Amino acid sequence: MSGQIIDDRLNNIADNILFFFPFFYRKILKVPHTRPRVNPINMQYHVLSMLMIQGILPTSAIGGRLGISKPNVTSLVDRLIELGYAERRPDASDRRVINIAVTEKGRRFIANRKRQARNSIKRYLAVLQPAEIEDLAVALESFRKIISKIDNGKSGN
Amino acid sequence: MSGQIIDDRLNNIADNILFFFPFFYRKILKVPHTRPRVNPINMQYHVLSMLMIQGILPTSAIGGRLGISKPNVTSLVDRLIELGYAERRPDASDRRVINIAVTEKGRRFIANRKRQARNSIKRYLAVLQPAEIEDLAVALESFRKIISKIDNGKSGN
DNA sequence: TATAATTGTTATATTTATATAACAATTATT
DNA sequence: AATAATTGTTATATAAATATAACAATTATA
Repeated sequence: MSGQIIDDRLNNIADNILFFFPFFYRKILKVPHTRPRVNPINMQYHVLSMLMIQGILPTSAIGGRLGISKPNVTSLVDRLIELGYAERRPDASDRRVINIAVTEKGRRFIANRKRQARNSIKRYLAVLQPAEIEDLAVALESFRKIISKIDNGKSGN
Repeated sequence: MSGQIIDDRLNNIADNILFFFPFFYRKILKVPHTRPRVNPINMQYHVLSMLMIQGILPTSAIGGRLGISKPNVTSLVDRLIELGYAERRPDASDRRVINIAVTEKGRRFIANRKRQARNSIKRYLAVLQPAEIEDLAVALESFRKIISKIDNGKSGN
């Protein structure tokens, strides 16, 4: 493949990602916004799910990956701790560092939320034919494989 | 395909969507949060990009699709209008209804933001081999086709 | 060892996102 | 025509997201 063709393909991929991104943003992960709050919202949720994927992480690494300031991380983590979903664990080798870990309660919460989101997605897919479901499954599988590779290659930013 | 197999596939699809969703959340669409802010942030941006896709929409339809309250829509739209990206147009046939439309300036803004996001995506994909790029392009194309079908089938919620 | 850099928190401030309640204007229903 | 429902805004309040500045504790470097 020539460089030009590759670039066309990259543009095509980028456009497709951008196309379906808004589609999923709220439709699937939306959670009722009640008062008083009983669920972590948006950024709090992202911090939590990142911790689920990456395991325990120092405060600064969380900020680095999400591209937010340190005080912002502190406050997000504070709220997760209030909810009982995360905890601080001072690092043994570097005493400046505080690691953040998901608690068992946090794990249960995420598992539960995932179940809900899964059902929400399934409801949306209800209109599809079996052949389309098969195509979609294959497409997403290869998408995931490739994205995983990128994510392993260069995790921080 | 039996019902059980289809259900397995649906679960598989849902898991894959959930897997890569957080990956893109901030990495790609992130925009620096400056003060004073000159860009619409998050929800404001979602309202704007929804208007770009759907065209002109009544206030209540925006709230319905995003699942947010009417006063919330009013305030989001207010800010988009302040930025010059949207405008209110009273409906001719029903005088209770106010339609919201993207302005030319808003269209330019979205186009520009899209260009940036596209470049950001391309940077992330830089580690891929040509064959992987091809696979990804194909996968996303079929993904998009199927998702479009769903979105046409039942748009509101 | 003295100085510099890193890590995370506090204090403070601002904007964004969000809801409920109350309301006016308009349209639909009985 | 009277009543009910719909649409959108105002008023009000609160939580969430975010940053900068200042700081203390610790580790790295010169």
